[in-house]
Amino acid sequence: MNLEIGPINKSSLSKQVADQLQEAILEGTLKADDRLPTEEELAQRFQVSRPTIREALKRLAAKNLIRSRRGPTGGSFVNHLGTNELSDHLTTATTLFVSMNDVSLDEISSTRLEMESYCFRLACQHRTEEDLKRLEQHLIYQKNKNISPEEFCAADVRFHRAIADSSHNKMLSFIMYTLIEALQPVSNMIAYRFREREIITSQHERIFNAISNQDRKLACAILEEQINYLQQLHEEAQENHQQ
Amino acid sequence: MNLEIGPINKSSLSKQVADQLQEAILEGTLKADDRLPTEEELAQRFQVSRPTIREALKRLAAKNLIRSRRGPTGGSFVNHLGTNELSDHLTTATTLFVSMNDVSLDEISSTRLEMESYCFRLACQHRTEEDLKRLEQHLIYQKNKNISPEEFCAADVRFHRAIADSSHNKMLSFIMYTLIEALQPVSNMIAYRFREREIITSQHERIFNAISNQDRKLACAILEEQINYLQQLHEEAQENHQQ
DNA sequence: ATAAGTTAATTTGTCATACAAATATAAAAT
DNA sequence: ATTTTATATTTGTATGACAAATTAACTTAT
Repeated sequence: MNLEIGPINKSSLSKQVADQLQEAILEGTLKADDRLPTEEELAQRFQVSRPTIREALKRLAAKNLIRSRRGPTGGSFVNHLGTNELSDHLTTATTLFVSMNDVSLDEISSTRLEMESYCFRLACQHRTEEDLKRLEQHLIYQKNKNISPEEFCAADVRFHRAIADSSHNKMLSFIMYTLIEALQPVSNMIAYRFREREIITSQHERIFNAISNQDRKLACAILEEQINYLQQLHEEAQENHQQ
Repeated sequence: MNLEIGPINKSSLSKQVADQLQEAILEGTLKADDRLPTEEELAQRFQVSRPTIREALKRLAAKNLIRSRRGPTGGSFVNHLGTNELSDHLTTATTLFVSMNDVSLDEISSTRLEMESYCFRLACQHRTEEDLKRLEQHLIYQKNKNISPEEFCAADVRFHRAIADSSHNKMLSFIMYTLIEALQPVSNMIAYRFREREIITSQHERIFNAISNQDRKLACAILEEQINYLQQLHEEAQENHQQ
């Protein structure tokens, strides 16, 4: 005689608490840098034990929604989520999605080409002097031949991110950050050889000049060249690997 | 005399454990549907207490990386992360990003227009008979005038998602899922009036026909019409609100 | 009086233990 | 043979205690 009425709370208490707190953050009841009640207070309010509250808080911490500090002025605080704070979070999600769903390199690079072209067009229109200055600094750093492969990759990411930011469209920047990351595993393979480094860097230099001169067509053409180049290198690497 | 050598473990134990497990999942050591050791076993292996292990597991659960079940055959299992599983996760991140960084509706809708146009072009090229059948089913459901506003919104999301999937580019689908969600708060305002519902539905019908006939230009034109229409409604609503 | 050091208070982090709830398996009763 | 019952396993929750970090107030020495 299973006559349960109403939607029974099937999920665990820690999840329910986490969801309620998240809702408060999303609604704006809890704003950025606000301090949450102490764990003990939360436990009393929600009528659950402290470990349960802690599990809930860790759920939020995993999503980067809150941070915690010890001590008298410590506690849990609502995070301000900018592009940078969310990027590492999105990176793991994207990486997992790509690996678990057998997303092909072609799918990634064609999507990225389409979107980054849009970025380039906007950047050519709206780039400020500060944008150009930032891009140039990244470029100079990249030319340094003493940096490690890892540093070169990171610099590559930063350069493309800077262009995305130069579009002055925050939504677009946000999306591009994930797409740039998605293609990184491929770029990583390349950064070890110096000759390829030089090619990439020179392409970046030409892109910089094109954006500086607000030449949309040229900028997009070089981008396409670079993405095709990466794809080609990847195919060669795979063939070598199969032998 | 602060001579600590080496990178001290600054983060909490539960975070360290969570990171290690996540790394194992990302690397492929733990594959989808694999079962993790029991909490007690994990506690022994990592030499920490069970509550600490639990906090770590809840961190992973918050990211949708694992699921848990009770009982003899229960435990924690690695999730298979498809587009759907990740989308709700990304949705909260996107929603927060939009609200916390004052992303304008214009930034969102222009980005979405650009990306969804690309979707439409690909969908016109690659749509299969199954794709069309799915789209038609969503359309039929949407025409039903008895569904609640919430259901109408959800149906709207599903329709646009189905088009994204019809592009047969998984990376693009993944990105589009977040973008569609980001514009939902605006659409939600609209679904309450029946006249607007009819306009939206008729636009969807025309989009369906265009994709069915592989008419790229027409499909994209109607999309632009719809997004502009939403933006216009939003502006009107804001003006009314200010009065 | 000022500066340094010390103590106390607050809050998160961790641990140990116990029990409740769910669930599958095997045994027992109908 | 089918249903019921018992039982073992595993996550979920509660309680209590202590450790570690950090700030504020206080004390002491110069």
